[in-house]
Amino acid sequence: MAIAVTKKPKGNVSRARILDAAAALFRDQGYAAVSLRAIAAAAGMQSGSVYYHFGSKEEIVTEVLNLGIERVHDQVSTTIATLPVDADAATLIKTGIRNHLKALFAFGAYTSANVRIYGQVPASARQGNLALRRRYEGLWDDILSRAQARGGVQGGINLAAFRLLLIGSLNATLEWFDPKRGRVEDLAECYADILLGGVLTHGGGRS
Amino acid sequence: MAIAVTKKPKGNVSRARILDAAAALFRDQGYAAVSLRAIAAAAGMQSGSVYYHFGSKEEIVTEVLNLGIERVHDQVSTTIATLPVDADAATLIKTGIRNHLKALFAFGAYTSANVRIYGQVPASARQGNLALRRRYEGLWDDILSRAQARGGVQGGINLAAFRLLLIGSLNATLEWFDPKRGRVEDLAECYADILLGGVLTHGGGRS
DNA sequence: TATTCTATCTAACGATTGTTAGTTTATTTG
DNA sequence: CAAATAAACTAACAATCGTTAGATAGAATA
Repeated sequence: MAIAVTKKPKGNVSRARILDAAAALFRDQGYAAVSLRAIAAAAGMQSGSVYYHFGSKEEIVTEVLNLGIERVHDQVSTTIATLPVDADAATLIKTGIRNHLKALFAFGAYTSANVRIYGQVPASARQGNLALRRRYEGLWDDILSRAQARGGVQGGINLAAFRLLLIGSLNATLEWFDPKRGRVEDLAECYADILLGGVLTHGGGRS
Repeated sequence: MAIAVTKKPKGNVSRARILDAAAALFRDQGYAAVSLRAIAAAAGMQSGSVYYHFGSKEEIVTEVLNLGIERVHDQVSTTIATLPVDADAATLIKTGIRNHLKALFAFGAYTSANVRIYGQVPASARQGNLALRRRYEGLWDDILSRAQARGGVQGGINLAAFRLLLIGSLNATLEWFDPKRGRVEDLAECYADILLGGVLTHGGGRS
């Protein structure tokens, strides 16, 4: 008997080309505006051939959505894991911010597609992506409560709201930041400064 | 001669119904996924009748996009104008945040549609919306530089980046906040606290 | 009352949609 | 070399798309 299945030796290159093409098109035009003929053409084949690799258009978009989240999750989760156990609150949150942004722009087509079309996709595709979304939210909740346990977080802060504010503002950078015109690390530094320290001068603010 | 044109006495009620229906459908399904027949049905008429009020689907979406921004602009601009000339930085920014959020959820269909489908609409519709977008960004730049002039803003803050972070995080609330399950004012208060004061305890943070 | 205008309807157009079936070519396996 | 499998092709389907033209009904105007 064969020891292992060798993991589908080849042919997955076409499958990957289809996903890459679909992600970029979905990001630019939305889900419904992109035809299977357009995806096939961008992947260098005819529309019928796509159905050898995927059962339906919905199956393609589900895979694109999942890859978009998985890659961000892996990047953040991996880099957080390398921090010393006694890392302080600022280091924890800053590392999360930096690596979320890095993943966002490194896998731009998938992550942008996810952020942009999630609300417009057939309900079953949304359903198929939900577990991964919740898992990523859970990762951030862990990071934030660990930061709080280290004692560096203000008392009155609503951690759930902060997580939503944080991820919302980071994902919104996809709409304007161009990684060819500026370093993602600088963007991360700038965003972390604002989110961690606020914009007002301390000890004065309130009227 | 007639003194004034009396501004189209009636019939605009159907036009408004079409826009309301289109805004809600665009928000839920995206631009391309919504057919003119669906818009017409939701407005209580046949698809051909829509063309009495609008020249094309693109003309409808342009109007929806513009209304979405105009209403937020008016709400923020009006309320900022009522503040005393010597209002401090915190009051200025907090008022902007509260009224941006209020408008976002008061005109939910138009504003959500704007945020969600802007990137997927025909280029000419995007073009038709661009001037209003720039105008709203300019309004916020005025608010922020006025706050800075009042002396309440930290030295190292990049105001352009803060404006993008701020509006990005506020618009992202459309994806999760339900105004039936919580007060928009409370959301505004919570977001303003985080954005103005940050999350870390002051005088300690950095390792 | 006769005429014009407003707002709608019906019916159809060519184009495009997601998908399927059957065929062909290239590669791997026996 | 023969058989089997993988990966593509071509061609067509019913449905739906945005849009148009022409007919129709009611209201306003003369």
